[in-house]
Amino acid sequence: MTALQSPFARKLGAFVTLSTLELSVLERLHSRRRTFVAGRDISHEGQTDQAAYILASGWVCSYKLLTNGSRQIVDFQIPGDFLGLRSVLLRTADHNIEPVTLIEASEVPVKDLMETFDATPRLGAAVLWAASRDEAMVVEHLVGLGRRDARERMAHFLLELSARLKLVGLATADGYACPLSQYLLADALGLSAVHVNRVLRELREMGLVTFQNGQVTFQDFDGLVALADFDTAYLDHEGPLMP
Amino acid sequence: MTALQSPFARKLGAFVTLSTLELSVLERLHSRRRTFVAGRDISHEGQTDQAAYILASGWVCSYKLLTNGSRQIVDFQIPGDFLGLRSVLLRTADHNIEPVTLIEASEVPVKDLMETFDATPRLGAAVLWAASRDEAMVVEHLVGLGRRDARERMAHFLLELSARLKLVGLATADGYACPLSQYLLADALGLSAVHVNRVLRELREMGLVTFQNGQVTFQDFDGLVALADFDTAYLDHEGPLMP
DNA sequence: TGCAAAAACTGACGGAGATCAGTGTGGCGA
DNA sequence: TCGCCACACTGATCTCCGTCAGTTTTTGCA
Repeated sequence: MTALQSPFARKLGAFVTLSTLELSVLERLHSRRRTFVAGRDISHEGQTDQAAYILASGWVCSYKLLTNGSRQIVDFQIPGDFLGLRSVLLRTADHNIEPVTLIEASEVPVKDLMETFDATPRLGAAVLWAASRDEAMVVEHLVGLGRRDARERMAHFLLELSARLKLVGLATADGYACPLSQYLLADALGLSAVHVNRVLRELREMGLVTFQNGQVTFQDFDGLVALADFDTAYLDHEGPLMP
Repeated sequence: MTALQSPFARKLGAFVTLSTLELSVLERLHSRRRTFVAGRDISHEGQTDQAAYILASGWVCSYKLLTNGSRQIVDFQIPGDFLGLRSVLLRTADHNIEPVTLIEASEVPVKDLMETFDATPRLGAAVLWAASRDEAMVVEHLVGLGRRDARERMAHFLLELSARLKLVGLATADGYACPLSQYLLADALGLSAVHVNRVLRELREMGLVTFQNGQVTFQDFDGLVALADFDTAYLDHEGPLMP
């Protein structure tokens, strides 16, 4: 049963029990598999007629550019996450989407999405719920940018990723593989790359985490949680409201 | 026809033409009118069994508190806006909601919301679309916190409010009434109240805007737009995707 | 109408983080 | 296997904004 293996089904399955029918509908959504190379944007701000995608493997970032040349990464998507759902609903993309690594994603045409909502309302509710959870993460990110200092921000970010990756089996209690450069971290955390480097060194010297060679390793998980004021409440809500 | 007068109908009506049936359903959603005094929270992080509300008059803010005592306001709601929709979908509130002024709001029980989705799918789509638009505003706020300096942030904020208030007839080209204290502005913009005061003075001395006695008045709208790098694209999307 | 309390406002000072201007290093395409 | 380019890393300096410690003005209410 490959649907059970897909990170998307795995994520939803952690919150709702899916029937065999629902699993097979999920499977069907995965039929238009496509790959994209790292660095070349999948979609641009202002573009219309966007498709949505479900990410099967690899990492992606969503960002906005300012006219002064700086950019702000809004969030990263990891396997099992939806891509560009808001752009579909608004008919126009309000941000850019760039694969950070080589990725595999399943295109989900609007029509299929609507039909899924119709045919299996429970799956529709699950998708809506997953979207709300993603929005809660954006809100938490916003709070961090507004009211946490650089160290707390970094600590919080690494912990959030850990929680998200665990859900799809891509992280252990010890750590995880992370393909993000310090430039990407800087654009996500609202810092300069120089300062990201210093903060990472600090956390390492404090014996909390190391981030080296694309590998995040927790040295003192609880210490990091305390530093970041990390509370998983915004991540582990109950499952979707079922029709 | 009072439904046409309601800010919510007015907002949706700016993007979709509503049938008489739809207007009357909208009217029905407004039946459980309640008032709340300023300062006493309507809902708290972690609370379950939340109701959603449609704001009829007054201003509200949604915020999160950190354990270090600081707070970050995620967004303000003005008449016509939905309140606590995400909290309903997640079953648990992920933020606090506080009326900034005395407000009137219509409680929308989950059941009614679901029935509306069923009976008038076009209205359901409109609500979903409005929610996506709100999320786009949160994203733009996040970008500002990450990559704009204090002046740009303030300018952008005042302009966004102007655009939103115009839509429900609460602002003119010249300005609008704004009940927000400098402390509230500070918590929204990720600044200290002291610095908010300085920035406001600067903008006034630059001849761009004044914010005095609860009144925002534009002196040089285009200059402010240029300073803020303000692009309304994220606010004026096409109307909802209709079933 | 009078006085607390909240909000607006100000100057002096300090610090977190940006910017500048580099050096080191590992991966990969020619 | 050489050289290039992206990325990691570092010290020195500057600046935006926070904090502190007030004063003044406005508001609400007794």
